[in-house]
Amino acid sequence: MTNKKFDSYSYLLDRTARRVKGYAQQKFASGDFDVTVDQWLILKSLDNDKYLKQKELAEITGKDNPTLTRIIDLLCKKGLTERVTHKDDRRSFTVHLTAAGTTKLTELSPKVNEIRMKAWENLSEQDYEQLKTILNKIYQNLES
Amino acid sequence: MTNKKFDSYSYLLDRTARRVKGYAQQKFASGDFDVTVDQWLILKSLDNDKYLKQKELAEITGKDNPTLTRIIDLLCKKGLTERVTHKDDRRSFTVHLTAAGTTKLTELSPKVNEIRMKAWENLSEQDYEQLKTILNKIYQNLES
DNA sequence: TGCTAATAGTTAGTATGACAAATAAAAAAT
DNA sequence: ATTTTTTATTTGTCATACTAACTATTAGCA
Repeated sequence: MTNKKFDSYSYLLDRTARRVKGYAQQKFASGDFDVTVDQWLILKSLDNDKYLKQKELAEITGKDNPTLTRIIDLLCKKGLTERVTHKDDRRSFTVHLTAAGTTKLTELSPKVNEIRMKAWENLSEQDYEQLKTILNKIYQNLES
Repeated sequence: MTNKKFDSYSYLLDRTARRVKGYAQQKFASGDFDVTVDQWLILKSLDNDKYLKQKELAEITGKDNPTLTRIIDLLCKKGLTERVTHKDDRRSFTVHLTAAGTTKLTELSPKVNEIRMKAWENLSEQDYEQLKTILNKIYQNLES
């Protein structure tokens, strides 16, 4: 297995990930969803797991702390989330959905699922499993 | 094939692409490569195809024009590329490698290949072909 | 206890990415 | 030939990454 062959996977990955995000973002914008794709990811995580610390939220979503800080800033400014000082650790905040955040989530969920499905036309469940497996292996191979 | 099943592919794609890029970027930095991963992509494209117009370079690399302009700005500031006014079209520049750019390319190529291979440990050539096929199908499904 | 190290979060700087608008030049249309 | 449209590039803005530095707080340990 030569080096040459693997020249382009990083390029393919990058451009596909960008297109997937970009496609969703366009739909988000044209549908006046009023959140970005990354903000949506945070909202969904907070729905699964109420009252996460920012640190935990960062791990779950694969964002780093500075990025997360800014996304939370934006979500709070939009009134969709709130920061509450952690009772045991004054360094921490727990973040949770406001009523408006919950409403937004309920409203958008089906629309987002529909948007996400578009990418899988003409692809099988097996393709999905293979993609998942390969991506996870790559991810683990580069574990620091 | 339910919606639920496909919940996470966008997240997986995004985080894997980021890790691949981030891993390479770290190696680039610790090896004092003095270019970013995206800048490297441009250099490599210019090596394959001398004297590309920015527009063409953008298409080949999958960047949009503003992004490309800024990357070229940085590469020119580093002395690795040059802009030359296009002889037939004064709106355009052709971009090409300087001597320093060519040297950089020769120096770094084997190191970059080595870095890129790390992701493929425990993965087969078949995995690579599958990944390529699936990513390309997704890309086409979202074609605007 | 008191010093030191680790941790949570923020801020700042640089690079990238998407999109819109501006500018200048070329091509098309009348 | 002049006007209109298109095209190539640049600039501006906002959001996202990653790094490093900084603050406040907590934890670990002599």
